[in-house]
Amino acid sequence: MEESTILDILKRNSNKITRVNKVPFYFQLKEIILNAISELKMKPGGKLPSELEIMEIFGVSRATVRKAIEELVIDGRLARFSGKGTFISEPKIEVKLPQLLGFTEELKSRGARPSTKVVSKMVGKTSDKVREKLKVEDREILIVERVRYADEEPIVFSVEYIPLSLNVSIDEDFSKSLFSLYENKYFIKIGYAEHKINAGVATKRISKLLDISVGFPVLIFERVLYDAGGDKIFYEESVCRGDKYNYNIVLQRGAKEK
Amino acid sequence: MEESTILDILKRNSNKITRVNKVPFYFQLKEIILNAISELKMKPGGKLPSELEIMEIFGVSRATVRKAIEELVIDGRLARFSGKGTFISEPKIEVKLPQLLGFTEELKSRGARPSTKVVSKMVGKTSDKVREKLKVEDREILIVERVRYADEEPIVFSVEYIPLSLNVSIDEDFSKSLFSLYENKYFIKIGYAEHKINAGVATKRISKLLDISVGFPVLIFERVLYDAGGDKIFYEESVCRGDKYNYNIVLQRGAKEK
DNA sequence: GGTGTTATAATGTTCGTACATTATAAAATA
DNA sequence: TATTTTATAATGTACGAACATTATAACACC
Repeated sequence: MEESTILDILKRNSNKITRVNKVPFYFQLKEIILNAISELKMKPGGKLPSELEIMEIFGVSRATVRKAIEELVIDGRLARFSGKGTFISEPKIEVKLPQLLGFTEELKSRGARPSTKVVSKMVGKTSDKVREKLKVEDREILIVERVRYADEEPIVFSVEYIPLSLNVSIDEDFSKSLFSLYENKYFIKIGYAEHKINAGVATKRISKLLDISVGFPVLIFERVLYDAGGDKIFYEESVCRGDKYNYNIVLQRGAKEK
Repeated sequence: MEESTILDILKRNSNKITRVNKVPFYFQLKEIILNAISELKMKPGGKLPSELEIMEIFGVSRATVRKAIEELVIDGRLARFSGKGTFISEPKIEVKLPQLLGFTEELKSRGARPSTKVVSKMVGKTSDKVREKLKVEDREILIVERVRYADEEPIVFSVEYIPLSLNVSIDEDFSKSLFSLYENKYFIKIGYAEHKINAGVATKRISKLLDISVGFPVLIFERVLYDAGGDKIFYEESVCRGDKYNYNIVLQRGAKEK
């Protein structure tokens, strides 16, 4: 028995566009076309019926058909060619933008059980490096030192430098997620981070905090955090056991700016 | 003297839409609106004249005006609200997708002068690790070892594992860019890479190759390269001097999949 | 001054028409 | 049979009209 064509499937759905749910006609048509493409597993290059054919099948105007198709073109699903027709698009292998996650989120996503111990917290003098990273002139800054554990094992030692102007209280429970604190209590919308990765070896202090030998290889992270508006909101330095933590990223060739 | 409004500027350009260059009316109108917004440095929330006003100024149809505005909406420049009007959009701080660059490209972008010395090249036995990374069953593979220099200084030692099925000749000049070789000679379109970053310390061999002490911290990169169709095309391990090379990435909070 | 109703402003949806442009098929000609 | 011309297919552009929906302004009333 001959396989269905998209024409068959569209005809089968020709009565599905209704005014009942107040969903615009073009939107319903768009969904019908998408479902037909999926049902037939149409491949890139596959050809759609013409605008005229589709308007005849569904009894809608050509403008309505064109709006439905146009949205699928914008979504990257279809491609139109003047004088030729409308085709299924070549799929783009889209790389996901690297996500900015807090330590807690990151470990959970790896299936580990995260926990945090506060080593110290204080209002201290702002070092030149931190001043340069955050581009501030503040003489003092809130400094939080923490060890992060994955399934009870110390793997990261981090230091956060938080500008006093953000009014984050030193009495906060920093064993909890700093990201959550910012977003849920202080309503600071974290936007993005500039993340620098380097290699180092464990110093005496680090070896004690992370339960490794002096000279053991570590990953060193330096992150400047920004809010959604582009203002710097804190700076973070982390030292990660090189054997327990690696960093994964997907890079795209010739990726365009968004 | 009172500052121009966008209405003033649009009126000033009301005769600019012509058939002369065969550029569609909607496209010309789009450009005029964009230029007016730029000239006035209109801020997010700034209001545009209504569709009716714009069609009266330019003597075009409402459909033409709507198409011009719609494209600016799609571009993220404008936002429309039923019953209210059309406004300048809140700007989105877009993070650039991390680029997949070859070593040569990467160093050039950092302002250094890259060069490469081939340490060895051979058809060798495929290790279990490489077999797992590339998901191949090949018993043999092309192995190229190279040292990469920035301004005459060795900073990276890399090993590329190239499947024989790609027919890359062992006689190629691997002191040149492997990316260029793939793309320009073998017409293999590099799509993306999965990149793993870890920390290590220099072994005896590495210390000789990179002119550092044994035990010196290094960044270890493991990259699986894919073509545009999603097939694995080679695997690459690199060791980078931790003092001469760091890795920078921008992470976006709550980034959507593309 | 506050509340409710009506009118207006502005975008959203849908239709129909006509012509322009591009690509391809069919027919005519050499 | 190959080339040129003509016809057809299909999308692109532009217009005008009408009604729907949403938001806000204006007006009437208490």
